[in-house]
Amino acid sequence: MIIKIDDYSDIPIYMQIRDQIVMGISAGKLQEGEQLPTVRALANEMGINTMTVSKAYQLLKSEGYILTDRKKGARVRKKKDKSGLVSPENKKTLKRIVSESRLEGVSKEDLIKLIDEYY
Amino acid sequence: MIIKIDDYSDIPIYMQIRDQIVMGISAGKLQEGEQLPTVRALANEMGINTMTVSKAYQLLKSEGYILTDRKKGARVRKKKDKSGLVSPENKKTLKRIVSESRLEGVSKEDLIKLIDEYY
Amino acid sequence: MIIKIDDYSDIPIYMQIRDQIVMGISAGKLQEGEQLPTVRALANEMGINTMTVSKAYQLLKSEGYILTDRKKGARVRKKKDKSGLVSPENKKTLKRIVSESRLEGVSKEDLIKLIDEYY
Amino acid sequence: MIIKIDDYSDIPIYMQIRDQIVMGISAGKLQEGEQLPTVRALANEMGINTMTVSKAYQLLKSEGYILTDRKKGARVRKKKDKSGLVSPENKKTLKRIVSESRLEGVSKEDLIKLIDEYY
DNA sequence: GTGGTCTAGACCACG
DNA sequence: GTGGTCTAGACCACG
Repeated sequence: MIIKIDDYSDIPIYMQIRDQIVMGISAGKLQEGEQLPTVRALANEMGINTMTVSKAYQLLKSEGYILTDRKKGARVRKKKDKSGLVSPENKKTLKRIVSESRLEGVSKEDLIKLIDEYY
Repeated sequence: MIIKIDDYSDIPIYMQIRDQIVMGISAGKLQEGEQLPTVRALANEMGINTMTVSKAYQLLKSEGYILTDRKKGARVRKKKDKSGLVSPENKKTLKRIVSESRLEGVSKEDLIKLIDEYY
Repeated sequence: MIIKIDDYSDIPIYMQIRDQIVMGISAGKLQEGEQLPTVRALANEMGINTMTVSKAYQLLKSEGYILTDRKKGARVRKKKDKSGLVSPENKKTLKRIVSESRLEGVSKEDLIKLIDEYY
Repeated sequence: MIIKIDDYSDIPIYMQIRDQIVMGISAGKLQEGEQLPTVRALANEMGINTMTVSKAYQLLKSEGYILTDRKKGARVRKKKDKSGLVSPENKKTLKRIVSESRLEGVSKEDLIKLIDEYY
Protein backbone atom coordinates (compact mmCIF):
# COMPACT_ATOMS: atom_id res chain seq x y z
CA MET A 1 0.00 0.00 0.00
CA ILE A 2 1.30 3.41 -0.96
CA ILE A 3 0.74 6.37 1.29
CA LYS A 4 0.62 9.77 -0.30
CA ILE A 5 1.09 12.93 1.68
CA ASP A 6 -0.37 16.21 0.57
CA ASP A 7 2.13 18.80 1.75
CA TYR A 8 -0.37 21.57 1.24
CA SER A 9 -3.13 19.99 3.30
CA ASP A 10 -4.13 21.47 6.64
CA ILE A 11 -4.27 17.95 7.99
CA PRO A 12 -1.07 17.07 9.87
CA ILE A 13 1.14 14.45 8.30
CA TYR A 14 0.67 11.92 11.09
CA MET A 15 -3.09 12.25 10.68
CA GLN A 16 -2.89 11.81 6.92
CA ILE A 17 -0.94 8.60 7.49
CA ARG A 18 -3.48 7.46 10.04
CA ASP A 19 -6.40 8.26 7.74
CA GLN A 20 -4.92 6.44 4.78
CA ILE A 21 -4.17 3.35 6.82
CA VAL A 22 -7.72 3.33 8.18
CA MET A 23 -9.08 3.66 4.65
CA GLY A 24 -6.68 0.94 3.48
CA ILE A 25 -8.02 -1.42 6.12
CA SER A 26 -11.61 -0.60 5.30
CA ALA A 27 -10.99 -1.10 1.59
CA GLY A 28 -9.31 -4.44 2.20
CA LYS A 29 -5.97 -3.24 0.83
CA LEU A 30 -4.62 -4.02 4.25
CA GLN A 31 -5.78 -7.41 5.42
CA GLU A 32 -6.40 -8.36 9.00
CA GLY A 33 -3.14 -9.49 10.55
CA GLU A 34 -1.13 -8.01 7.72
CA GLN A 35 2.13 -6.44 8.65
CA LEU A 36 2.61 -2.73 8.27
CA PRO A 37 5.97 -1.30 7.26
CA THR A 38 8.23 -0.60 10.22
CA VAL A 39 8.29 2.92 11.55
CA ARG A 40 11.76 3.45 10.16
CA ALA A 41 10.99 1.96 6.76
CA LEU A 42 7.90 4.09 6.26
CA ALA A 43 9.65 7.22 7.52
CA ASN A 44 12.53 6.58 5.14
CA GLU A 45 10.32 5.85 2.20
CA MET A 46 8.24 8.96 2.78
CA GLY A 47 11.18 11.16 3.60
CA ILE A 48 9.82 12.17 6.97
CA ASN A 49 10.84 11.80 10.59
CA THR A 50 10.37 8.53 12.48
CA MET A 51 8.62 10.40 15.27
CA THR A 52 5.89 11.47 12.89
CA VAL A 53 5.27 7.92 11.72
CA SER A 54 5.46 6.70 15.29
CA LYS A 55 2.78 9.21 16.27
CA ALA A 56 0.50 7.87 13.54
CA TYR A 57 1.08 4.28 14.66
CA GLN A 58 0.46 5.08 18.29
CA LEU A 59 -2.77 6.82 17.39
CA LEU A 60 -3.87 3.82 15.34
CA LYS A 61 -2.94 1.58 18.24
CA SER A 62 -4.90 3.63 20.76
CA GLU A 63 -7.89 3.57 18.42
CA GLY A 64 -7.69 -0.20 18.18
CA TYR A 65 -6.87 -0.39 14.47
CA ILE A 66 -3.44 -1.96 14.84
CA LEU A 67 -1.36 -3.88 17.33
CA THR A 68 2.34 -3.54 17.85
CA ASP A 69 4.55 -6.46 18.59
CA ARG A 70 8.10 -6.03 19.78
CA LYS A 71 9.37 -8.58 17.32
CA LYS A 72 7.25 -8.28 14.28
CA GLY A 73 6.35 -4.61 14.30
CA ALA A 74 2.81 -3.39 13.68
CA ARG A 75 -0.06 -5.48 12.33
CA VAL A 76 -3.64 -4.82 11.40
CA ARG A 77 -5.93 -5.78 14.22
CA LYS A 78 -9.26 -7.49 14.03
CA LYS A 79 -11.58 -4.76 15.26
CA LYS A 80 -13.80 -6.10 17.99
CA ASP A 81 -16.32 -4.16 20.09
CA LYS A 82 -17.83 -2.50 17.09
CA SER A 83 -20.13 0.21 18.30
CA GLY A 84 -22.31 0.10 15.20
CA LEU A 85 -22.57 3.86 15.49
CA VAL A 86 -21.27 6.84 13.60
CA SER A 87 -19.16 8.88 16.01
CA PRO A 88 -20.57 12.24 17.14
CA GLU A 89 -17.63 14.00 15.46
CA ASN A 90 -18.28 12.28 12.18
CA LYS A 91 -21.96 13.09 12.41
CA LYS A 92 -21.19 16.77 12.77
CA THR A 93 -18.81 16.70 9.87
CA LEU A 94 -21.29 14.78 7.75
CA LYS A 95 -23.91 17.39 8.49
CA ARG A 96 -21.58 20.15 7.41
CA ILE A 97 -20.68 18.35 4.19
CA VAL A 98 -24.33 17.78 3.37
CA SER A 99 -25.10 21.46 3.97
CA GLU A 100 -22.24 22.67 1.82
CA SER A 101 -23.03 20.22 -0.97
CA ARG A 102 -26.72 21.16 -0.94
CA LEU A 103 -25.80 24.81 -1.39
CA GLU A 104 -23.63 23.80 -4.33
CA GLY A 105 -26.67 22.24 -5.89
CA VAL A 106 -25.68 18.63 -5.25
CA SER A 107 -28.72 16.38 -5.14
CA LYS A 108 -29.41 13.98 -2.31
CA GLU A 109 -29.12 11.14 -4.78
CA ASP A 110 -25.62 12.19 -5.77
CA LEU A 111 -24.53 12.16 -2.15
CA ILE A 112 -26.02 8.73 -1.66
CA LYS A 113 -24.17 7.57 -4.77
CA LEU A 114 -20.92 8.70 -3.17
CA ILE A 115 -21.72 6.79 0.02
CA ASP A 116 -22.47 3.81 -2.14
CA GLU A 117 -19.18 4.17 -3.99
CA TYR A 118 -17.05 4.57 -0.86
CA TYR A 119 -18.72 1.90 1.20
CA MET B 1 -29.95 32.37 14.76
CA ILE B 2 -27.86 31.36 17.70
CA ILE B 3 -24.26 30.33 17.25
CA LYS B 4 -22.80 27.96 19.81
CA ILE B 5 -19.07 27.66 20.27
CA ASP B 6 -17.36 24.66 21.78
CA ASP B 7 -14.24 26.11 23.40
CA TYR B 8 -12.69 22.67 23.62
CA SER B 9 -13.26 21.57 20.07
CA ASP B 10 -10.28 20.99 17.83
CA ILE B 11 -12.02 23.10 15.24
CA PRO B 12 -10.95 26.76 15.50
CA ILE B 13 -13.60 29.17 16.69
CA TYR B 14 -13.68 31.17 13.45
CA MET B 15 -14.29 27.93 11.57
CA GLN B 16 -17.09 26.92 13.95
CA ILE B 17 -18.78 30.26 13.27
CA ARG B 18 -18.32 29.83 9.53
CA ASP B 19 -19.69 26.28 9.63
CA GLN B 20 -22.77 27.23 11.61
CA ILE B 21 -23.60 30.10 9.32
CA VAL B 22 -23.25 27.85 6.28
CA MET B 23 -25.52 25.28 7.91
CA GLY B 24 -27.93 28.05 8.87
CA ILE B 25 -28.15 29.15 5.25
CA SER B 26 -28.58 25.59 4.04
CA ALA B 27 -31.31 24.95 6.58
CA GLY B 28 -33.14 28.15 5.64
CA LYS B 29 -32.66 29.71 9.05
CA LEU B 30 -30.79 32.44 7.27
CA GLN B 31 -32.66 33.64 4.20
CA GLU B 32 -31.09 34.94 1.07
CA GLY B 33 -30.42 38.65 1.42
CA GLU B 34 -30.88 38.51 5.17
CA GLN B 35 -28.59 40.73 7.13
CA LEU B 36 -26.01 39.23 9.46
CA PRO B 37 -25.09 40.90 12.76
CA THR B 38 -22.09 43.21 12.54
CA VAL B 39 -18.72 41.79 13.44
CA ARG B 40 -18.67 43.85 16.59
CA ALA B 41 -22.21 42.87 17.63
CA LEU B 42 -21.62 39.17 17.12
CA ALA B 43 -18.26 39.29 18.88
CA ASN B 44 -19.84 41.11 21.80
CA GLU B 45 -22.77 38.74 22.02
CA MET B 46 -20.50 35.70 21.94
CA GLY B 47 -17.88 37.14 24.21
CA ILE B 48 -15.06 36.58 21.78
CA ASN B 49 -12.51 38.61 19.89
CA THR B 50 -13.73 40.74 16.96
CA MET B 51 -10.79 39.46 14.94
CA THR B 52 -12.18 35.96 15.22
CA VAL B 53 -15.59 36.94 13.89
CA SER B 54 -13.97 39.05 11.20
CA LYS B 55 -11.95 36.04 10.10
CA ALA B 56 -15.13 33.98 9.82
CA TYR B 57 -16.87 36.64 7.75
CA GLN B 58 -13.91 37.06 5.43
CA LEU B 59 -13.84 33.34 4.85
CA LEU B 60 -17.57 33.26 4.15
CA LYS B 61 -17.15 36.15 1.73
CA SER B 62 -14.27 34.51 -0.12
CA GLU B 63 -16.33 31.35 -0.40
CA GLY B 64 -19.22 33.29 -1.87
CA TYR B 65 -21.68 32.68 0.95
CA ILE B 66 -22.06 36.32 1.95
CA LEU B 67 -21.60 39.79 0.57
CA THR B 68 -20.24 42.67 2.56
CA ASP B 69 -21.20 46.24 1.99
CA ARG B 70 -19.79 49.18 3.88
CA LYS B 71 -23.23 50.60 4.49
CA LYS B 72 -25.44 47.61 4.92
CA GLY B 73 -22.98 45.27 6.58
CA ALA B 74 -22.93 41.57 5.71
CA ARG B 75 -25.82 39.84 3.93
CA VAL B 76 -26.48 36.31 2.78
CA ARG B 77 -25.67 36.04 -0.89
CA LYS B 78 -27.71 34.31 -3.49
CA LYS B 79 -25.39 31.53 -4.52
CA LYS B 80 -25.18 31.54 -8.28
CA ASP B 81 -22.90 29.43 -10.45
CA LYS B 82 -23.56 26.32 -8.42
CA SER B 83 -21.05 23.69 -9.39
CA GLY B 84 -23.37 20.81 -8.64
CA LEU B 85 -20.32 18.97 -7.34
CA VAL B 86 -19.07 17.82 -3.98
CA SER B 87 -15.72 19.52 -3.40
CA PRO B 88 -12.59 17.35 -3.59
CA GLU B 89 -11.90 18.06 0.10
CA ASN B 90 -15.38 17.00 1.12
CA LYS B 91 -15.08 13.89 -0.99
CA LYS B 92 -11.91 12.91 0.82
CA THR B 93 -13.48 13.53 4.19
CA LEU B 94 -16.60 11.62 3.20
CA LYS B 95 -14.49 8.68 2.19
CA ARG B 96 -12.73 8.73 5.53
CA ILE B 97 -16.01 8.89 7.42
CA VAL B 98 -17.46 6.02 5.42
CA SER B 99 -14.31 3.94 6.06
CA GLU B 100 -14.34 4.59 9.79
CA SER B 101 -18.04 3.95 10.10
CA ARG B 102 -17.80 0.73 8.11
CA LEU B 103 -15.09 -0.54 10.44
CA GLU B 104 -17.35 0.35 13.36
CA GLY B 105 -19.99 -1.92 11.89
CA VAL B 106 -22.30 0.82 10.61
CA SER B 107 -24.42 -0.35 7.69
CA LYS B 108 -24.60 1.49 4.40
CA GLU B 109 -28.31 2.02 5.01
CA ASP B 110 -27.64 3.79 8.30
CA LEU B 111 -25.24 6.15 6.58
CA ILE B 112 -27.78 6.88 3.88
CA LYS B 113 -30.38 7.55 6.56
CA LEU B 114 -28.08 10.18 8.01
CA ILE B 115 -27.67 11.83 4.61
CA ASP B 116 -31.42 11.77 4.31
CA GLU B 117 -31.84 13.34 7.70
CA TYR B 118 -29.31 16.11 7.16
CA TYR B 119 -30.28 16.99 3.59
CA MET C 1 0.10 20.71 42.86
CA ILE C 2 3.69 19.58 42.69
CA ILE C 3 4.72 16.84 40.31
CA LYS C 4 7.70 14.77 41.27
CA ILE C 5 9.60 12.71 38.75
CA ASP C 6 11.54 9.66 39.74
CA ASP C 7 14.47 9.58 37.34
CA TYR C 8 15.23 5.99 38.25
CA SER C 9 11.76 4.69 37.61
CA ASP C 10 11.05 2.40 34.65
CA ILE C 11 7.91 4.42 34.05
CA PRO C 12 8.45 7.02 31.32
CA ILE C 13 8.37 10.64 32.39
CA TYR C 14 5.26 11.50 30.42
CA MET C 15 3.47 8.60 32.10
CA GLN C 16 4.59 9.67 35.56
CA ILE C 17 3.18 13.11 34.87
CA ARG C 18 -0.05 11.59 33.62
CA ASP C 19 -0.33 9.31 36.65
CA GLN C 20 0.24 12.09 39.14
CA ILE C 21 -2.33 14.33 37.52
CA VAL C 22 -4.88 11.51 37.54
CA MET C 23 -4.16 10.90 41.22
CA GLY C 24 -4.35 14.64 41.87
CA ILE C 25 -7.79 14.77 40.32
CA SER C 26 -8.97 11.73 42.23
CA ALA C 27 -7.67 13.15 45.50
CA GLY C 28 -9.36 16.49 44.88
CA LYS C 29 -6.06 18.37 44.74
CA LEU C 30 -7.06 19.31 41.24
CA GLN C 31 -10.64 20.49 41.13
CA GLU C 32 -12.94 20.09 38.22
CA GLY C 33 -12.45 22.96 35.81
CA GLU C 34 -9.20 23.92 37.45
CA GLN C 35 -6.49 25.13 35.18
CA LEU C 36 -3.35 23.09 34.73
CA PRO C 37 0.01 24.77 34.21
CA THR C 38 0.79 25.45 30.58
CA VAL C 39 2.92 22.94 28.75
CA ARG C 40 5.84 25.37 28.68
CA ALA C 41 5.50 26.36 32.33
CA LEU C 42 5.45 22.78 33.55
CA ALA C 43 8.31 21.78 31.25
CA ASN C 44 10.36 24.71 32.50
CA GLU C 45 9.59 24.07 36.14
CA MET C 46 10.44 20.39 35.82
CA GLY C 47 13.49 20.94 33.66
CA ILE C 48 12.22 18.72 30.88
CA ASN C 49 11.26 19.13 27.26
CA THR C 50 7.91 20.61 26.25
CA MET C 51 7.26 17.63 23.99
CA THR C 52 7.32 15.34 27.00
CA VAL C 53 4.76 17.41 28.87
CA SER C 54 2.71 17.76 25.71
CA LYS C 55 2.65 14.00 25.36
CA ALA C 56 1.31 13.66 28.90
CA TYR C 57 -1.38 16.26 28.25
CA GLN C 58 -2.43 14.67 25.01
CA LEU C 59 -2.72 11.31 26.70
CA LEU C 60 -4.83 12.83 29.48
CA LYS C 61 -6.96 14.51 26.84
CA SER C 62 -7.49 11.30 24.90
CA GLU C 63 -8.44 9.55 28.13
CA GLY C 64 -11.00 12.22 28.90
CA TYR C 65 -9.35 13.57 32.04
CA ILE C 66 -8.63 17.05 30.73
CA LEU C 67 -9.72 19.42 28.02
CA THR C 68 -7.50 21.83 26.17
CA ASP C 69 -8.63 25.27 25.18
CA ARG C 70 -6.67 27.39 22.75
CA LYS C 71 -6.94 30.41 24.97
CA LYS C 72 -6.83 29.16 28.50
CA GLY C 73 -4.70 26.07 28.16
CA ALA C 74 -5.64 22.79 29.82
CA ARG C 75 -8.37 22.29 32.43
CA VAL C 76 -9.63 19.37 34.46
CA ARG C 77 -12.66 17.86 32.82
CA LYS C 78 -15.79 16.59 34.47
CA LYS C 79 -15.58 12.91 33.72
CA LYS C 80 -18.81 11.70 32.23
CA ASP C 81 -19.61 8.24 30.88
CA LYS C 82 -18.19 6.53 33.91
CA SER C 83 -17.97 2.84 33.17
CA GLY C 84 -18.23 1.82 36.82
CA LEU C 85 -15.71 -0.90 36.03
CA VAL C 86 -12.11 -1.62 36.83
CA SER C 87 -10.25 -1.81 33.51
CA PRO C 88 -9.02 -5.24 32.40
CA GLU C 89 -5.43 -3.97 32.60
CA ASN C 90 -5.89 -2.77 36.14
CA LYS C 91 -7.51 -6.05 37.09
CA LYS C 92 -4.49 -7.98 35.87
CA THR C 93 -2.13 -5.70 37.70
CA LEU C 94 -4.22 -5.91 40.85
CA LYS C 95 -4.08 -9.68 40.69
CA ARG C 96 -0.31 -9.59 40.38
CA ILE C 97 0.02 -7.22 43.32
CA VAL C 98 -2.23 -9.38 45.48
CA SER C 99 -0.19 -12.48 44.59
CA GLU C 100 3.13 -10.82 45.37
CA SER C 101 1.87 -9.33 48.60
CA ARG C 102 0.41 -12.64 49.74
CA LEU C 103 3.78 -14.31 49.21
CA GLU C 104 5.34 -11.57 51.32
CA GLY C 105 3.00 -12.51 54.12
CA VAL C 106 0.70 -9.53 53.78
CA SER C 107 -2.78 -10.29 55.12
CA LYS C 108 -5.91 -9.66 53.15
CA GLU C 109 -6.96 -7.16 55.79
CA ASP C 110 -3.81 -5.13 55.29
CA LEU C 111 -4.48 -4.92 51.57
CA ILE C 112 -8.03 -3.81 52.22
CA LYS C 113 -6.72 -1.16 54.60
CA LEU C 114 -4.58 0.19 51.79
CA ILE C 115 -7.56 0.34 49.45
CA ASP C 116 -9.41 2.14 52.20
CA GLU C 117 -6.59 4.59 52.67
CA TYR C 118 -6.18 5.38 48.97
CA TYR C 119 -9.83 5.58 48.08
CA MET D 1 1.06 -24.99 34.62
CA ILE D 2 0.51 -23.29 31.31
CA ILE D 3 2.01 -19.88 30.60
CA LYS D 4 0.21 -17.69 28.15
CA ILE D 5 1.99 -14.85 26.43
CA ASP D 6 0.26 -11.86 24.94
CA ASP D 7 2.54 -10.80 22.10
CA TYR D 8 0.87 -7.45 21.89
CA SER D 9 1.01 -6.54 25.56
CA ASP D 10 3.12 -3.59 26.64
CA ILE D 11 4.58 -5.85 29.30
CA PRO D 12 7.78 -7.51 28.06
CA ILE D 13 7.58 -11.25 27.52
CA TYR D 14 10.15 -12.10 30.19
CA MET D 15 8.08 -10.09 32.67
CA GLN D 16 4.88 -11.85 31.67
CA ILE D 17 6.58 -15.19 32.33
CA ARG D 18 7.86 -13.96 35.67
CA ASP D 19 4.43 -12.62 36.66
CA GLN D 20 2.64 -15.82 35.79
CA ILE D 21 5.08 -17.96 37.71
CA VAL D 22 4.72 -15.72 40.76
CA MET D 23 0.94 -15.95 40.50
CA GLY D 24 1.22 -19.70 40.01
CA ILE D 25 3.19 -20.00 43.24
CA SER D 26 0.77 -17.77 45.10
CA ALA D 27 -2.20 -19.76 43.84
CA GLY D 28 -0.58 -23.05 44.82
CA LYS D 29 -0.38 -24.29 41.25
CA LEU D 30 3.35 -24.42 41.76
CA GLN D 31 4.23 -26.07 45.04
CA GLU D 32 7.20 -25.25 47.15
CA GLY D 33 10.19 -27.29 45.98
CA GLU D 34 8.49 -28.14 42.74
CA GLN D 35 10.72 -28.26 39.75
CA LEU D 36 10.28 -25.78 36.94
CA PRO D 37 10.88 -26.75 33.31
CA THR D 38 14.38 -26.06 32.05
CA VAL D 39 14.98 -22.80 30.27
CA ARG D 40 15.39 -24.64 27.00
CA ALA D 41 12.27 -26.77 27.48
CA LEU D 42 10.07 -23.80 28.34
CA ALA D 43 11.48 -21.71 25.50
CA ASN D 44 10.85 -24.56 23.08
CA GLU D 45 7.35 -25.16 24.31
CA MET D 46 6.48 -21.48 24.08
CA GLY D 47 8.25 -20.90 20.80
CA ILE D 48 10.33 -18.05 22.13
CA ASN D 49 13.97 -17.21 22.60
CA THR D 50 15.87 -19.04 25.40
CA MET D 51 17.36 -15.70 26.43
CA THR D 52 13.89 -14.45 27.24
CA VAL D 53 13.10 -17.38 29.51
CA SER D 54 16.53 -17.14 31.07
CA LYS D 55 15.90 -13.50 31.85
CA ALA D 56 12.65 -14.40 33.59
CA TYR D 57 14.33 -17.11 35.67
CA GLN D 58 17.18 -14.84 36.67
CA LEU D 59 14.71 -12.22 37.79
CA LEU D 60 12.71 -14.78 39.79
CA LYS D 61 15.94 -15.97 41.38
CA SER D 62 17.06 -12.47 42.33
CA GLU D 63 13.67 -11.85 43.85
CA GLY D 64 13.92 -15.01 45.92
CA TYR D 65 11.04 -16.88 44.30
CA ILE D 66 13.13 -19.72 42.89
CA LEU D 67 16.44 -21.44 43.40
CA THR D 68 18.63 -22.67 40.61
CA ASP D 69 20.89 -25.66 40.90
CA ARG D 70 23.19 -26.88 38.19
CA LYS D 71 22.01 -30.43 38.61
CA LYS D 72 18.38 -30.14 39.52
CA GLY D 73 17.51 -27.04 37.51
CA ALA D 74 15.14 -24.45 38.89
CA ARG D 75 12.84 -25.11 41.86
CA VAL D 76 10.26 -23.09 43.73
CA ARG D 77 11.83 -21.72 46.86
CA LYS D 78 10.30 -21.62 50.27
CA LYS D 79 10.03 -17.93 50.83
CA LYS D 80 11.52 -17.14 54.22
CA ASP D 81 12.09 -13.72 55.73
CA LYS D 82 8.69 -12.49 54.62
CA SER D 83 8.56 -8.76 55.07
CA GLY D 84 4.84 -8.69 55.71
CA LEU D 85 4.80 -5.47 53.72
CA VAL D 86 3.49 -4.35 50.38
CA SER D 87 6.47 -3.12 48.36
CA PRO D 88 6.74 0.64 47.75
CA GLU D 89 6.36 0.07 44.02
CA ASN D 90 3.21 -1.94 44.48
CA LYS D 91 1.84 0.68 46.84
CA LYS D 92 2.30 3.35 44.20
CA THR D 93 0.66 1.23 41.57
CA LEU D 94 -2.19 0.37 43.91
CA LYS D 95 -2.76 4.03 44.58
CA ARG D 96 -2.89 4.74 40.86
CA ILE D 97 -5.35 1.91 40.26
CA VAL D 98 -7.59 3.08 43.11
CA SER D 99 -7.52 6.64 41.75
CA GLU D 100 -8.36 5.59 38.21
CA SER D 101 -11.11 3.24 39.34
CA ARG D 102 -12.63 5.87 41.61
CA LEU D 103 -12.79 8.32 38.72
CA GLU D 104 -14.49 5.60 36.68
CA GLY D 105 -17.16 5.40 39.36
CA VAL D 106 -16.03 2.11 40.91
CA SER D 107 -17.10 1.80 44.56
CA LYS D 108 -14.68 1.01 47.33
CA GLU D 109 -16.65 -2.15 47.99
CA ASP D 110 -16.15 -3.37 44.45
CA LEU D 111 -12.41 -2.90 44.78
CA ILE D 112 -12.39 -4.80 48.05
CA LYS D 113 -14.36 -7.59 46.39
CA LEU D 114 -11.62 -7.87 43.81
CA ILE D 115 -8.97 -8.09 46.52
CA ASP D 116 -11.09 -10.76 48.16
CA GLU D 117 -11.39 -12.66 44.91
CA TYR D 118 -7.70 -12.57 44.06
CA TYR D 119 -6.36 -13.26 47.52
C1' DG E 1 16.33 -4.72 14.01
C1' DT E 2 12.15 -3.25 16.44
C1' DG E 3 9.26 0.37 18.70
C1' DG E 4 9.53 3.74 22.59
C1' DT E 5 11.34 7.77 24.73
C1' DC E 6 13.51 12.09 25.08
C1' DT E 7 15.94 16.44 23.86
C1' DA E 8 16.84 20.98 21.65
C1' DG E 9 15.11 23.74 18.71
C1' DA E 10 12.06 25.50 15.33
C1' DC E 11 7.78 27.09 13.08
C1' DC E 12 2.77 27.47 12.93
C1' DA E 13 -2.26 28.78 13.58
C1' DC E 14 -5.24 30.64 16.82
C1' DG E 15 -6.81 34.38 19.41
C1' DG F 1 1.08 33.50 24.87
C1' DT F 2 -1.12 29.04 23.89
C1' DG F 3 -0.96 24.18 22.27
C1' DG F 4 0.27 21.47 18.04
C1' DT F 5 3.52 19.78 14.75
C1' DC F 6 7.83 18.45 12.94
C1' DT F 7 12.84 17.58 12.47
C1' DA F 8 17.46 15.60 13.43
C1' DG F 9 19.53 13.01 16.25
C1' DA F 10 20.29 10.16 20.17
C1' DC F 11 19.79 6.37 23.51
C1' DC F 12 17.19 2.46 25.40
C1' DA F 13 14.99 -2.18 26.36
C1' DC F 14 13.48 -6.15 24.17
C1' DG F 15 14.37 -10.19 21.71
